[in-house]
Amino acid sequence: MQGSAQTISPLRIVPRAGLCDACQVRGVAACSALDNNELQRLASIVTEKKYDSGATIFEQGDEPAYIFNLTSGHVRLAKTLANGRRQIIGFVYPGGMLGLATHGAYVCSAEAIGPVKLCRFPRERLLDLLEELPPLKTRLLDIAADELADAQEQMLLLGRKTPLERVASFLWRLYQEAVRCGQTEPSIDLPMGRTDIADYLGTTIETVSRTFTRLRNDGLIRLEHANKVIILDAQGLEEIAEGL
Amino acid sequence: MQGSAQTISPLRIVPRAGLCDACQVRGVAACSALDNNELQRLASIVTEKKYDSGATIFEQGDEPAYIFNLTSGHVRLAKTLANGRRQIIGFVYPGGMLGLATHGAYVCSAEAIGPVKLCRFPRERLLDLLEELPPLKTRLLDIAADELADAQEQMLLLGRKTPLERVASFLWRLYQEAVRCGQTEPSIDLPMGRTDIADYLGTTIETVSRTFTRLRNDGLIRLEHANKVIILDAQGLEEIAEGL
DNA sequence: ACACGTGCTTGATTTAAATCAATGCCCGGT
DNA sequence: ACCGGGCATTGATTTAAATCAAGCACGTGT
Repeated sequence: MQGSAQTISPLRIVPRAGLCDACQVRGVAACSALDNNELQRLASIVTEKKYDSGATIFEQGDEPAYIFNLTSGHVRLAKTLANGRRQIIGFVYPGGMLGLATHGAYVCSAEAIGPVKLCRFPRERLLDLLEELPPLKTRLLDIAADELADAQEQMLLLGRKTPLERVASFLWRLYQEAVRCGQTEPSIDLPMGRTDIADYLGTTIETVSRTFTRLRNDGLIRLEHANKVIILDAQGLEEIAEGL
Repeated sequence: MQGSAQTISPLRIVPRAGLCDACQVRGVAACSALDNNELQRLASIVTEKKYDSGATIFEQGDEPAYIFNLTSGHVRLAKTLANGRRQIIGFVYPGGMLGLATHGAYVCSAEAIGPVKLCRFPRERLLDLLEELPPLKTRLLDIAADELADAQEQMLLLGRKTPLERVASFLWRLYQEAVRCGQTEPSIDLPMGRTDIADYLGTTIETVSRTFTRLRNDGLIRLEHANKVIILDAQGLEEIAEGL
């Protein structure tokens, strides 16, 4: 709906704002709430950072010194139990925020799935700036409310859905999101591996794999390869996802 | 830490503000961010509502016309799947907010556990008022970030903890919260039934019951009766909860 | 082109928790 | 004081998914 490029003036007066003019995710990110003038203030505290595939952006328990906005690549958010069991809390796509949910410390770790670029904001300075940029605060509140609703949906998935329903829900959600972002082909790219999917869905890699196979055998999906799913029966997938 | 009563002037100039002066949860609720003058503005759009035990305050899917602040009693938030499977998203204690997380509609239902009193704010008017009361918007953002962190902790519980760890985590959390609110006895009151606990922990009533029995037999807790737990070994309980 | 390694799939077995089925206990009503 | 109903506990059985254990396929580097 808002995936198309912004009109960008070729001549830029303020150097730092240039950073944002070229931004691929400006239309979807938190920044979308701001006009050019406000964006310039935000840009004054930002640092662009890059991470290699697999790199840790921040660690569960670290002092939450920064808030991030993902501009390119994918990130997984994970919590780990003493004995090594891991739960993936969410996958972040370009335009998404990292480090919003804290309790005095980051409550989960953030790791790059493939190479990643992000905008890094010193937390305190961003929070201060919020007082001067009410639209940004409103936008962050909206984002937090949305993420909360997503988290609650995931609780339903983890607490009450079967592995089949979990995988179908996962694919259905990614598909819906892709459609919302203007995609027309009925396919889903999976930037993460099977282990990440299993740790996100509260199951095992074997069960995820078997479930993909089952969905394929039942004619609901086709696996172009392990990381590219073609949806053959969207309605069927949705019905499984909703437990019908 | 802030459970003690406010100093209340016996003579009140503004009638509606009186509503808040007597409020039991004023110190912990969202309102705690406001001075008397601001509180008065908030009070101008509030309605006090009471619900009987078991009553539905709002339903999953309803137009989210109101935001609530619980002043007395307990509420459960639940999502239900087509076939009747239910997941409890959270329990709300006095001072907590209802209806913050939405996606165009309430994403879960809210039901009274026992008789309940709450402050009801028309959503749109509250959101408008937020623009004039920046401290309240900041407070709501904080609350949303906290709830998000809690939701992520619950995902870890649902996705990766054993039933024993889930029950221990549940008790441990309630106990920690009670301590934070100034309680000194090592006991927990459970306003909800076993079915609610099971639906919150993603397990069954039988498993919850067996787990309580096991914790009792292992000397970690004592059951004064089904709804009152005495903690005998707080450290042991925490270790189980954390999966150590 | 080949060998290696990583990540995915498939198969066999085990196990923990769900389900099915009584039984027990407490509280409220008569 | 007794009876009835709802909720909690306990026990027996089933079942789905985890675990254990090979294979397979693709991509990388030599």
